[in-house]
Amino acid sequence: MLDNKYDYHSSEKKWQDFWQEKGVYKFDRENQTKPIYSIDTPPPTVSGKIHIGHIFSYSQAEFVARYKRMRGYNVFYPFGFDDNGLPTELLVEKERGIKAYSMPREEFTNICMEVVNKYVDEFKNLFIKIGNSADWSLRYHTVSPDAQKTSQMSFLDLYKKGKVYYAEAPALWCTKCRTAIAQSELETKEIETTFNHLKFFVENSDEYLEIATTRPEFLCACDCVFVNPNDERYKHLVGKNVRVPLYDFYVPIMTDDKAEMDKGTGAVMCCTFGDQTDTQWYKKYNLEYKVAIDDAGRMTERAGKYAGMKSKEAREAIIEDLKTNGLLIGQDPLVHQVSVHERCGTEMEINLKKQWFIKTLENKDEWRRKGDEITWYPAFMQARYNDWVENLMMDWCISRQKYFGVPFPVWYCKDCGEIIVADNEDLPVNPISTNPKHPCPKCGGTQFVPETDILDTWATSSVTPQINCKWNVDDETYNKLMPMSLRPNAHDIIRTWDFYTIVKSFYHSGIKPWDNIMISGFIMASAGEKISKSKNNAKSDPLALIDMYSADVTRYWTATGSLGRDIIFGDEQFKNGQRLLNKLYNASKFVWQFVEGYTPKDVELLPMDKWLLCKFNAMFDNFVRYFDKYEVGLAMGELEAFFWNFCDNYVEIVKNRLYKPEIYGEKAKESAQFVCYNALLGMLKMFAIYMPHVTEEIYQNTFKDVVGGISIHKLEIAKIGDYEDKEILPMGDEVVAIVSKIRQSKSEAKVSLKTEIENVNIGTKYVDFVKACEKDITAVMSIKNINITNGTDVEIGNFIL
RNA sequence: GGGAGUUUAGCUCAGUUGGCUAGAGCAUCUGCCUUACAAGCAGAGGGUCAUAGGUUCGAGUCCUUUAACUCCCACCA
Repeated sequence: MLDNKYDYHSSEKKWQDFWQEKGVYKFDRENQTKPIYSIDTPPPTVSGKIHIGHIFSYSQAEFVARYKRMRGYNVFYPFGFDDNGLPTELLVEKERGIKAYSMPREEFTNICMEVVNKYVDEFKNLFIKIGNSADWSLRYHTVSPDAQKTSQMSFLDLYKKGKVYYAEAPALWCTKCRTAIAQSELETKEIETTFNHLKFFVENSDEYLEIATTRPEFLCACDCVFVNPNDERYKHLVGKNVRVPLYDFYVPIMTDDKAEMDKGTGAVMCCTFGDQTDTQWYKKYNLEYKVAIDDAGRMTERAGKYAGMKSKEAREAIIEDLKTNGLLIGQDPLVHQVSVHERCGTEMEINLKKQWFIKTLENKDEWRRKGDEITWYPAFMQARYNDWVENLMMDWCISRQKYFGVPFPVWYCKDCGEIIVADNEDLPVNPISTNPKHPCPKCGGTQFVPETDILDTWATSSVTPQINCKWNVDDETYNKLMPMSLRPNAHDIIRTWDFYTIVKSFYHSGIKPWDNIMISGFIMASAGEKISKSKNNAKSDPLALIDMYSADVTRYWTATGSLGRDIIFGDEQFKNGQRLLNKLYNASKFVWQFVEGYTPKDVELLPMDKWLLCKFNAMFDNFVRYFDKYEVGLAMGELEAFFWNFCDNYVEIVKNRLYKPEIYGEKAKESAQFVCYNALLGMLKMFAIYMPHVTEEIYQNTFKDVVGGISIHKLEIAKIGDYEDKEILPMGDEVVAIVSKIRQSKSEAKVSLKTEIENVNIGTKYVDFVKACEKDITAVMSIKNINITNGTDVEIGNFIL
């Protein structure tokens, strides 16, 4: 028996505990018969609060896990947390008001662990509260020893294969975070600045070259000036020297195709490094590296009187001095896009230090091929991946001058500088606290300098398939699980997580990491405005939503819309879910009173009963077809539409048969019972994917005693019998339409629906079918006399008031 | 500058390989306390499917044009 009212507050907690206790969602390692379906769940970055966007994206993947489980798969659904690296450091620094570089490394990492553990618990609790069905025994942390080991093993594998190198090469640098970053960590920001037109006087001449720049603070690092070789304006100057304003040293005028005639004045100063083009010229022409800005974003000694100033202060001071000295021709305001570090919004700089890089530029064709081998849902998202691969400019810089993360398993020989790497069996290793086991193989030296940098957090996140599948730890598991079935994530991390994982998987094993990839959209606060934790504009806290609407309704909301599309958050959509949840409970309660104690047996079905079952099976086909394309929302739409039709039309029509067998006959009741039993059970199982709590509550209090099993989530969704008659579908729909017309007439007459009607003439093209449903129609609409003929109109006689 | 997506009712969105009169929820309006649900039910109004052309017996759906919005990437002299 079901309680009269459903209390989600107590019910949800109860079943969450129950599922954990019974291990309902556990991956069955011993099972040899069920096919495996494995999901490479995104480990959320532990860098603050989980917002509604996470819930949205994670729930969509979670529906797939439940669906596959209920389709007979042995589902491997782990959950991880990305709790190392720069994002975590920034969180800790903010939360504790400390700076990593102001204290010993060990002290800082200890604080990080504390903070991380607190947040990880919060995260986990939230995912449990939303009814996530991950197998928590498969939980991993990117900062854990196991993950560190896999990450370091990955590094060593690439090192041995020559796919990672240590070199002094231009790398992107964040002066706020004081570390190198990768191209994928940039985002663009629109800023207002000025274009400054400067005079570069030609040596031994009164003539000057006009050069436009947005960054005059780089003057001290100027190496040369480029003009286009075809630029007639400057041909006579090529080969001559010009004097750098304010600094009065001379640089040559050179030609290069990359200097575009129609940009600025057509003459451009090359500084090391003002932008990416400068790095190309630096390599091509073997220019001198001149450092204008230091690691913290302040001007170096080279800048002379501006040394120590922040680069922007220096820019202003320099512009003033240029004005004073008559070297500034003019200024144009300019709005342009600049690259900033996505974590802190600081404008990116470029510098030259020794860094570790993974080769990503040399296998572009392979990256594209691997992308083709994976099926993308929705398909158009693959364009973003291809676009990213196409536009890669730099190898992947993986060294970070930070503290809390996976260390490089690397030392350098103090005497000869030789790179010494750890042995696989000694991993994980922290080179700061241990030494290599052997002397330097090159010079025999025994003094070592540890690599103090840590790995980019993505260098570890990109081996989640290897962590999950026990790469180099348990070959049997690895071979069984790889490639994984599904990678789900939102579209913002295609260029990082997806791309890097494909790179790693290819270098390690030559294979694609997954068969399918499912890309979800974003929740927008309003058009064009992301809900983001860092910007702190989340209007809706997931916990508050769960409290106000229940986890099931919140989950329902995440299933609306179609895959890959951004949606705008609005709580009015939650009302739909509330309505559905309510209806599901009430309908179950109602239907159950007629099937309690009933055991399904073969019956001769009445026409509307057969229609309903055929309708269910047709819906089931659509449901599966959508779900197999990961369209979880569209699948639910099919189910939901069927359910409302079941309640509003079918149940209304057969109600009388169920209530009054003495009038309509025992056989008519049994026919309806058979349908109610099977359709309700069938729907509950399918709804269990979306609303696991209320469906479990219903199941445990109704069908469980008949069907068995410890939980509804252990059952499989299925069709009902072999009711596949497509011909009957429009016939039953016709009956519904006829009933609807009669309802309409009552509504227009403003009388109660139970008002009796003297006489109704029905014209239909399905005379036989409708005649066979005569009793159902007269019963539900309280009709005294009915006349069914071939035709199209429905004539409604007098109401008996 | 390159690429992708979107444009359907007042609002938020469905609409599959082209196929009866283009759907749902919310909102509005009109009724109904009907032995599950008034947090409910039954109805009604509301759409030139962004635009202009084309293919077709037939186009919201396919092709081309234009426009607007969003996103990704590049440029950042």
